[in-house]
Amino acid sequence: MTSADRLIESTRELLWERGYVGTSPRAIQQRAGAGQGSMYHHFAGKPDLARAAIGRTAEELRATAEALLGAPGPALERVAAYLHRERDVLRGCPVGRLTQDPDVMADATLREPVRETFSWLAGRIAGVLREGRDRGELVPDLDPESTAATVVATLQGGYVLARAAGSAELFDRAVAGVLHLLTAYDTSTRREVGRDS
Amino acid sequence: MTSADRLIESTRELLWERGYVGTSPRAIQQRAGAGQGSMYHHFAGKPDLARAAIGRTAEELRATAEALLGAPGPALERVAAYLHRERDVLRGCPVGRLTQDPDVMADATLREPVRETFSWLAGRIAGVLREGRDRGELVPDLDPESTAATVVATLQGGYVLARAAGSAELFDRAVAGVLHLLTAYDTSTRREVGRDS
DNA sequence: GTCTATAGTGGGATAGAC
DNA sequence: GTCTATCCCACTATAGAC
Repeated sequence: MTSADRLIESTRELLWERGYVGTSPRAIQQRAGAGQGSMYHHFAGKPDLARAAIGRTAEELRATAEALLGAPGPALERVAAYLHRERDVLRGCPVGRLTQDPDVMADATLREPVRETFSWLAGRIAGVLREGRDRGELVPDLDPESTAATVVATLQGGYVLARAAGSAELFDRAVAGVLHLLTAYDTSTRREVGRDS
Repeated sequence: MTSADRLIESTRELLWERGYVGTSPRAIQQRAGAGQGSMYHHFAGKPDLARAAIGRTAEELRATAEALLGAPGPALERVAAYLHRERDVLRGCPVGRLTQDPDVMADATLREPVRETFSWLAGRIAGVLREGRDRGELVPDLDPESTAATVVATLQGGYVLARAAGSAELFDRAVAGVLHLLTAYDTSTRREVGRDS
């Protein structure tokens, strides 16, 4: 791995752990095993490095999501697979956490990949749900757009709850909750749901 | 308002806007119109001030939530009222944002009110849902605990999506989505839902 | 490409006068 | 209670040697 690469990787890690404001060039260099001269040779400064790091993280998230959401199979199973894939719950979402960083949000070039990631993700999940609805797997009453927003929000909010509690339990519970709610809209399982009220 | 009070209030604002790491004693003093001497007379330091500020913010959130969730009326309407109450979406949640602050999470006394707030909130909403279920407003199939976790996560995640997009639209959509999903579990509206699949 | 030296600014806090 | 002076260290970057 080249020196520039190591710098980007340590920036990604630190951005995830401590955020933009909490990450110093010094810390980045030390973790990368590179000196200041090296860093400022390859990058114009902290914002430039962050740009590279955030871009890479966003791409990665998107690729992982596409692999699961674009797989064959019933729509709800693909969404469930994406919800269950989530790992390292207590570390939170490396992209979502950036929304809490005022300096990231203030810089249009830093912010854009964050905006784009969630815009794409919500749209992609809405597409999967729409497909499921068109195939008759989901009832026509289900709204793909708002449901997709709820699914993504449940994930992002689940991270918040897990970090607050110091345990992944609430994350798992929130995910289980939204999937359970969805079963009422699944044509293959709804027969079993809430019939005895 | 006393000087100590103004210091706490400006700390609350800055913690909300910039987080713990991004907030300096200097900035707090300037916003409060107080000098360093004043600040260090009333508080032991930045963590001490943050403790006071976070405690106050947590109490406030809890009181507001209790006013809506503890009101009379159908369970789902009370939950909907709480979901719709949310304002200042783009500023995010003053408590939830603290979960992204490594220094807050590392200090047990700073972290505790954050943990406690979400623990209480999820439990309170679960209680409302359980009540609705026991009253026959909601179908027995609905699980109060996991549904409550989903509701709270939708809120917290909605903030993330809204901030990423720079617009409250996705927040509103996520909230609408979860409420729509819930209608299938409402004994007074489920008749109309998804019957024509 | 990478190193070391240097520099200005602000963070976070203490001390002691008033 | 509040003010000013002072302190040390980290942040972020530039300059120029190697």
